[in-house]
Amino acid sequence: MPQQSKWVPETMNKKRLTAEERRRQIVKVAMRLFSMRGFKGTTTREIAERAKISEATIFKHFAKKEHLYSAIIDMQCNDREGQSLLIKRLEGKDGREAFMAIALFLLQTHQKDPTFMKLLMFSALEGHKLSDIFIKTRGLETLDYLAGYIAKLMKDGAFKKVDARLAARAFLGMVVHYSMMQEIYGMKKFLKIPPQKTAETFVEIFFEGMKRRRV
Amino acid sequence: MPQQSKWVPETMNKKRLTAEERRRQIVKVAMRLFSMRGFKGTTTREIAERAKISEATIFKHFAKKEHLYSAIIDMQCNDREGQSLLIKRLEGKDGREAFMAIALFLLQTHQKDPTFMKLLMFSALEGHKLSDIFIKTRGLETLDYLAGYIAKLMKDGAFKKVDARLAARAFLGMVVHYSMMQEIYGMKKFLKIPPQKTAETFVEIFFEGMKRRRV
DNA sequence: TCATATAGTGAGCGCTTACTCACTTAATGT
DNA sequence: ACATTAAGTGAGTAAGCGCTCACTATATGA
Repeated sequence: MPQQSKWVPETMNKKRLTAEERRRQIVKVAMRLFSMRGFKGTTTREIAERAKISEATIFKHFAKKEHLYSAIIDMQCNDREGQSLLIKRLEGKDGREAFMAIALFLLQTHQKDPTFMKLLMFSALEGHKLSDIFIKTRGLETLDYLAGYIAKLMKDGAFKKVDARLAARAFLGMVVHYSMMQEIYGMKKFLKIPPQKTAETFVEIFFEGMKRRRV
Repeated sequence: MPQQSKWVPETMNKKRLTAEERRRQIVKVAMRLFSMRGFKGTTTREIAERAKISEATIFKHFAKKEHLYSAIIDMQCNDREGQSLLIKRLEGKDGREAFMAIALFLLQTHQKDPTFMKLLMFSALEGHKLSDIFIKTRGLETLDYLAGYIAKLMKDGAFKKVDARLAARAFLGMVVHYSMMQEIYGMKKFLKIPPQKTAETFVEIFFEGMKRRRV
């Protein structure tokens, strides 16, 4: 019998994590639970249980339960991963293809893991800063990016002239509200359609609806 | 000095309400609070305070806090007002006008009082029956109505052929997600557009996007 | 007028919550 | 090998929670 544990990286057999590692682990667990039950609905006991540590340890790393929220904000707003993933998908694409890429990315991301979407909703409803900060940074950023792209298509004469930000919200609204209904309101029990087809339909409606036509 | 109180209807000077009246009042107060802080975030003490009664009175009328939720479901699902209001608005309208009426109705309702929208969101996130029941009854009902209307326009050759339910969700998604962003995520601080213009833009995009065109 | 029925309450109970603290235990540099 | 540092904990505490109960106050009909 080979001594497998010898080959596992040293950080893995340690019985204690560094403060940094533990903080990350706790935040990850808290995020899942907050997204399932909300801030008020989640107890520090439960976080401790799921993280397999004592409650006291949580308070060693985060003086107040509230601070877990701030930590989540930092993690999500400073982590450029999600944003760059979307932008990478858009490279070399334009027109219909670009909108398809956005729709598919959002639909697939939400379907694969609705954690953050739920967390954002809870946070907005509970009046926490997370949603506020996230919306003000990443939300408006994405919206402006899309609105800018739409404005460009208007200038080129491909799109008719309407409020570009409103158009951007129309498109995102179709996609995001669809995800919400499926994943949070339990609509997927009544209507299951592959993301590809959903995206195609939404893009068809939006793109054709925005197209400029000679009079 | 005229004795005003003499002229007020008898039910108004009573120091005690009938069980029925009190129940309705408590449910109304609970609804507001649940929509502000969620079920877990609302205490029976606070409900009592706002209703200006003792906590014990609440439990006289509703044996468990949970039962307040059921009472809200009954009130909202059996009250045919909201639905008929929308349908009344649709009478005698067709095509673009019908979609305008729907969009305007939703936008204005949500703006005037987002209580129920918030309540539904909390309920869905907290896994309560309210959203489930409401979605299964009124939600699917409205969706089917709209999908049916869209299907008719397809048959007439006015609309191109796509999944009618998906198209219905695209339209509702634009409108409802816009309301959510404005009223719950605090977007109205950044983008204020009169409901009329918003509705016009959304209907323009959707209607033109769905229009069948000769090849 | 007054018995009866019903609306409403003050005090408090058992339990759970966020949070504390004196303490133990594992990792680390010399 | 061992002193030092930093990670982790058991056993609490005060405050707040949903909920109960013995009780009072008011409306109503004969």
